[in-house]
Amino acid sequence: MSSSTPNLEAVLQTLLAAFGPQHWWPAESREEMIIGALLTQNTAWKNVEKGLARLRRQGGFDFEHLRQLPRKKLEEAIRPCGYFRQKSQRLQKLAAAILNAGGLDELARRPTAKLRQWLLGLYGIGPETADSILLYTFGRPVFVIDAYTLRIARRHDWLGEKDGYDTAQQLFTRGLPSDTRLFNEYHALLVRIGKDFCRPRQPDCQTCPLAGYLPDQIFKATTDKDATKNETG
DNA sequence: CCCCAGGCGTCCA
DNA sequence: TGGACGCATGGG
Repeated sequence: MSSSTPNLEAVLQTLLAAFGPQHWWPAESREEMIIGALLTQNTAWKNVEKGLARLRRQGGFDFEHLRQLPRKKLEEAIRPCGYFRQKSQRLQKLAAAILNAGGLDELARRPTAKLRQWLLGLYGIGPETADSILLYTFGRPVFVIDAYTLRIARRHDWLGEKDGYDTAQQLFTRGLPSDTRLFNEYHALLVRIGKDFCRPRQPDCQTCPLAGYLPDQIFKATTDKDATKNETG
């Protein structure tokens, strides 16, 4: 509820000093990036890579190929990604929708807000997947919010516990210059923090590069002896 | 054995 | 309208 405004520029400099640029380009083609954005829903990227490799062997990422590929073949290819029945259906609907809209080049002519609304209207595309596609495939300056970002922001009291996707996105969008490369880098760096330090169960605030941005009382809570159940401090 | 991973749609009070 | 719940494989 009581959230404090962070200096997000300073946070970025700290992250860059700690980790360096992540150079996070998730795939080699626009098609592969879009498919990856969908496959990674609630799924480790490691498993997504397996699925993408198998899909490449099944004939590649061309949307026309994807649309006409028998459902069972697609399911088999993306099985390692989990939720493969849902995701195969979502992928084929997405491929069909993109083809029907005239392809990626045609879609790229739309302004960001319109494109986002169009993506959100597709089955199985929520805010994170839509924004990932906007950022990585279409190069739009859209800040992607994910589970890591929400967890980090809530624990640092930049957001309240009940704040969700839109509030988090406003926080980062208002606190930073609107720049595609910057948003890409920032997102990657936050993922790094979320994986290595700001873990769900036992956050490692002592050695976390962002420790200096943690409110005192929360830092104390996370360094407590009996710190097995520190969700937020 | 457990928990977790770069969500989303559905259902029900 | 919002809080559970199902979806599913792979790794620590």
